[in-house]
Amino acid sequence: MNDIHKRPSRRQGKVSKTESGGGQRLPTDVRAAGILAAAREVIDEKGYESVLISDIAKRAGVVDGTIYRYFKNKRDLLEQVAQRWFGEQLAMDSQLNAVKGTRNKLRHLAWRTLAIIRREPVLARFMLMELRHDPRYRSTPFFEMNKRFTQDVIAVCTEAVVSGEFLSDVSPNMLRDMLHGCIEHRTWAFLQGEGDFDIEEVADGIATVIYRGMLAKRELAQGGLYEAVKRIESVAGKLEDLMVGKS
Amino acid sequence: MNDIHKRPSRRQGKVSKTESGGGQRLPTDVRAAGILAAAREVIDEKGYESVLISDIAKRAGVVDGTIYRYFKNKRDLLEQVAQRWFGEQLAMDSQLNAVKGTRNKLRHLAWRTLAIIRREPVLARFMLMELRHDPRYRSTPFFEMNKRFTQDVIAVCTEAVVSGEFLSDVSPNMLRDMLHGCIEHRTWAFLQGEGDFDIEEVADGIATVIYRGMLAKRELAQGGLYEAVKRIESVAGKLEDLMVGKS
DNA sequence: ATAGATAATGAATGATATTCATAAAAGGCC
DNA sequence: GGCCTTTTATGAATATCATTCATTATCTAT
Repeated sequence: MNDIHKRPSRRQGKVSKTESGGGQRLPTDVRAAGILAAAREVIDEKGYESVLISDIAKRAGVVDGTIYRYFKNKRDLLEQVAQRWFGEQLAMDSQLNAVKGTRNKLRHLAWRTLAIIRREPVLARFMLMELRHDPRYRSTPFFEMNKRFTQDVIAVCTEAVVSGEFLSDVSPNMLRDMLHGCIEHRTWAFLQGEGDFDIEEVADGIATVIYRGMLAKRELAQGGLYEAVKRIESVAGKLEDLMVGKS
Repeated sequence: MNDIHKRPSRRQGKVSKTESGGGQRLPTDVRAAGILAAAREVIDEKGYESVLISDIAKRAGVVDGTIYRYFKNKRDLLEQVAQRWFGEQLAMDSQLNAVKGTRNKLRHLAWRTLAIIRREPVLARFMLMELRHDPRYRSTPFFEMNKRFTQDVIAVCTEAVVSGEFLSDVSPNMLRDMLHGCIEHRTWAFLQGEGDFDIEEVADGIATVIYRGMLAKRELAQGGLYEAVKRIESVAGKLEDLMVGKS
């Protein structure tokens, strides 16, 4: 048991009892899946920030180096974990089509995002606080996934603009950002592990402001409708008085 | 030149030419300021993500270890840099009092945040993407600073609610989150170094939606005013017909 | 000037991610 | 079933940083 099987080195490390290459061999996809599952478990238990490759390797029953045979690097692995995890959440999403009315749709879109955050806070923290910061974020498949998810807001708003229900002076993109930006801001404290939030209240609040803020009808009130009605009501009152007096 | 001045060790490292303790001694506050300035320069040049303690030390003309005499750790140093930097930005802020009208105030509040982001993108990136992620973020002086900054939105909205201009069914806190959340969402791509954004357009869009969405007058339109007017108009038409027929 | 206090030094240490030469297992061929 | 090729797993070695601390140089008060 000398060190001929070790790569050349200047330091003299001690030779381990275990030989190289002696691990159990599994089909590639099974091993990869095992590592992904192990990673997810560890993340879920310890939070993404303190996950070590060695933790994941231990949990998966392999050695650190093996992980690099299946994943480019740590980030790549974590990204794939998040992607699958998020995918599952999207899959269990209720159908937007079933919801009727622009305001209800907006509320639903806010609600479903909040529900995911509440259901999987660790995943949400991971996505919001870590994955996004990758300089390459916008070219990851993960970005596309998320984009498709948030696009629904744009679709609903665009439809409302086309039908004339919404004014067209604020872009649907902006409304999407208001909705999702507000949610993120609002849930930040929760994701840091401090205090809870009320899903219904937040969803309703966001939907309410955006809906009312974009409603075309409302233009009439601003254009003098309010004053007009007051005048008409007063005239009507007098008219009624006249009629009462007549009878 | 033997190694008696080194701490006990098992490895035999080579002894350097420079002796320990031979650096220039400066007043404590001057040195601290120098390190802060150096750190800020390096951050501004390379972005916060790739800043090394050794970079900062080199720039400040000290050795790595010296930094730990003035700052608890790397994060502490970077936090102090951001705090001063952000403080400067707040100081050059225009006065909110000078702006009249709820909607204009909201627009101004959005505008000033966007202006800081545009002016100091590296600082903004640093604040949004890094400092916030500290598990202790909410107990840092930095958090307080930011809170006071965003509080203005709450003040403006609360005032509008009290005066009866705004409805009271959505909390001012939520409106603050919509405003700042939207800004962050909107500027994310910009902060990643991709594409620009139009300050005026974004500020105006946010202010418009929130303002119109909260306007008390508009409630009447939703509460049937619109339909009421339609009815009155139709009645008025018939009345007119009657009168025409009579004459 | 001298002693004591304090600042600055930089090698050592520690924590992790990542690489890679080598051993073991699997698969194909006769 | 033995032999050769290909693939997988290993884990020590390495690289990269942040952080510590024993030691030394400088400063300050007396």
